[in-house]
Amino acid sequence: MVTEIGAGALTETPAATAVFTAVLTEGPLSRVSLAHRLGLSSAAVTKAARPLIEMGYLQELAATERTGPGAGRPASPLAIQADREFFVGVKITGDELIGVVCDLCADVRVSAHRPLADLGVEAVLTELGLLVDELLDGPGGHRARARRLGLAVSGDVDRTTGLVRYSPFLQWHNVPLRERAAEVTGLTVTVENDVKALTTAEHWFGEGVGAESFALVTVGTGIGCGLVVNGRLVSGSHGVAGEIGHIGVDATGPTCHCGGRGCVEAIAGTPAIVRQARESTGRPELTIDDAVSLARGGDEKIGAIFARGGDAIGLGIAAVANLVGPARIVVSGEGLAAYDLFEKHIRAGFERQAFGAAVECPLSIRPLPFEEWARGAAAVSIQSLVAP
Amino acid sequence: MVTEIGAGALTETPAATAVFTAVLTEGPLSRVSLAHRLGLSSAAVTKAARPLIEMGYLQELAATERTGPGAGRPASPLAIQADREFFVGVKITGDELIGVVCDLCADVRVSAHRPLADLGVEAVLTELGLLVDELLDGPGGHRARARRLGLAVSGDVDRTTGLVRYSPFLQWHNVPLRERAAEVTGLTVTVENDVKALTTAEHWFGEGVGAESFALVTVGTGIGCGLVVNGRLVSGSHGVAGEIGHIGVDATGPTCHCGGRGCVEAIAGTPAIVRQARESTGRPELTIDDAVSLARGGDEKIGAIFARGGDAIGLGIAAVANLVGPARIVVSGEGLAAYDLFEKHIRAGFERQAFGAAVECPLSIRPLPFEEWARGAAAVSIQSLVAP
DNA sequence: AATCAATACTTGACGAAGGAAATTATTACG
DNA sequence: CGTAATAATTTCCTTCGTCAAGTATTGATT
Repeated sequence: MVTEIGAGALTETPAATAVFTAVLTEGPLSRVSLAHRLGLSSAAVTKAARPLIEMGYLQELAATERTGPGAGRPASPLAIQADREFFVGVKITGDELIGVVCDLCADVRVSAHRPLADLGVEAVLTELGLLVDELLDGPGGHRARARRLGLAVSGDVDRTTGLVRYSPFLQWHNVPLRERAAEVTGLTVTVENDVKALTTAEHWFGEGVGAESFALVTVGTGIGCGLVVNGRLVSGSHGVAGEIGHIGVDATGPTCHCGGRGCVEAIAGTPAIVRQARESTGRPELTIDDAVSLARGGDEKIGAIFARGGDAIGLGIAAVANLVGPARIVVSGEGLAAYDLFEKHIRAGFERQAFGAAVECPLSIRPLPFEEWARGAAAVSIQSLVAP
Repeated sequence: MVTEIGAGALTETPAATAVFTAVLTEGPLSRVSLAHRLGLSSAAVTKAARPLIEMGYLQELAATERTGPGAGRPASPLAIQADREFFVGVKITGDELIGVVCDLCADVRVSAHRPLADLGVEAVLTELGLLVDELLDGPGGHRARARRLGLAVSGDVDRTTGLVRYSPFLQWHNVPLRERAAEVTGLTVTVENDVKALTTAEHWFGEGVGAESFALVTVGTGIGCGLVVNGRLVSGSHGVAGEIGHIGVDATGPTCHCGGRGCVEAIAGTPAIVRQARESTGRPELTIDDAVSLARGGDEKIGAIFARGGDAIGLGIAAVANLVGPARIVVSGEGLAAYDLFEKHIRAGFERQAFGAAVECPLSIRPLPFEEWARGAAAVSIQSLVAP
């Protein structure tokens, strides 16, 4: 029997939460291996899993391959029923809304976006409502099994209250976004900072799975960093955390809008790259795309600007590795950013400055599909299902 | 009735552990306030506290002052019985052993030290045995109620196994120090990295009390940092963490023995200060004490060296604040180091580079009594009583 | 084929931790 | 001196998870 969606909390006991989370993040697992992993008895796992299976969130897989040496009853691993429930994720940028519908495994089913002409709260909420309708009523018919929406916003966001304290791109101050978005969409809303949302997605559904500590670095206009330490996202006592972009790596470098000097962002952020490229070429109208083209075309001066930027990013990443020693670090470029121009130099800077065994920290450098931000928001929404 | 020392684990249930830890770190607390703080019912606190009182670890204080508006039964707060058990802490340096006996509140009762002529494992263990005997059989007669010993060693230490993987000053490789020290002393031994031990002491018994995140920076020959994030000490997945000394803060700065450039330690570590002072004065025999004297006497060139060093430290601390956002940061100088020459510049560098609200992170800059390292070791030993 | 060994899972009794509510203790205040 | 207010304790009870026994399903052995 499949319970109706929206019937209260998903898990009742700590054991059930642990079981569901483990299956969600670590893929199909037999009950015994879950018991081992979670420090429970297998009886407890059986009991915790039953209601989740009855509710349709977990399914028993047929035994596919032998696990042990030979004999024994084959395991019937527990897996997530991905299409049991769908989650909407929307990233709010200064230009547009990017939205996706994800299943329980955080796989994207549908995506859409809408330009934002007016950045006022009301206008954005209206567009948000239209986008959510478009997503849920579109192909796939996800509306019936969707009840949660995750929103990702850059800036100072309080996830527990759903309040956007300050968002620089949107020029929002103290917007109770959770309540407002819930009114407009009728869904249960979670609001999170965009970089933290992306980090959560990577921690639960990406390369950070199973890691006690983990870092994600985003390169673009700003240079940000999400940190997971001791198994939990780092928030910062004064609302500041992961500001890798404002680590000072060059005492003789350019001054930054933040008041510091030689900040990574003031060297390697998109505006800084553009500024340097304009100075170098003498063309005041030059764009970041022009700079990328020139560098890819072999322009040495522009190439050097990207090289210096990549090196600065590498130094910032080394600072992260030296300080918190994450199990791995993922570096992602925003949208179509020129990560290929950065990669080599990021690695060089990192390897030069990483201390001792910190160089062993694996670095994944890869482009970031633009809808990945929205997927991050959906991932936070999925997380809110088990950890409200 | 007071149970004999050594009668197994101190706390049986999670609630008892929580209660004891809270009283230990947050001072005397009534049962109701403990219940509130720990999310327990007051009945649970009563039950958890009883065996601890019977064993003599907790005591009930007489009601001293009214808590509420007026009426009501006065609270009888629970407090630690400081002299219920004593803990030996020893810091092993390249020159000497520094030892203390602390009570349950981590207050130092006795201290002593022994020079180390031979840094071989056997020689050090022999001296350790003599030092522990001296400490426990000296004034106070602590032997009868001491059963635990904490050891602090610089370098790569595995606390869970008590193995010293590598210690540069001692030139030790893979020494099973916990077993060996237990044989020699007959005590239950805990081994921890020195900076982590100091951080633990500050987190449980000093300025870090109650903080979910907290950082301690030590300035001396090396520049180290202990981090507490999400309530737990940061260890680093690859064995590296808190290496604030090897954050690169000056791309044009001196190269460091680690291979990096412009490392904080290569600018502000004691050897770096001495090197620069010798170059500046042309006196190759100049010591750190000479440099401090000159700077205090108004030598502008030497003063500038300390200023630059302090500034570099401040930049490193700003990196910590920007990345993990600790609730507060304590900066301590080793031994008699010239923290007064650094302080102003540390603050200046920090305030310049700290991003946004990170400047609000309180910075305590203060000298570090040399026996504080040994107290850190004792604090880890106390911690092992409740979290084995 | 029949049996045994090995492994996965389920079931039901049980224990213990913590909660709810009533009770006792101790104060201030009228 | 009674009443309100707060603290602590006691008693009873719920419930989560374990234990130990039992069932299910396979491969290996005779």
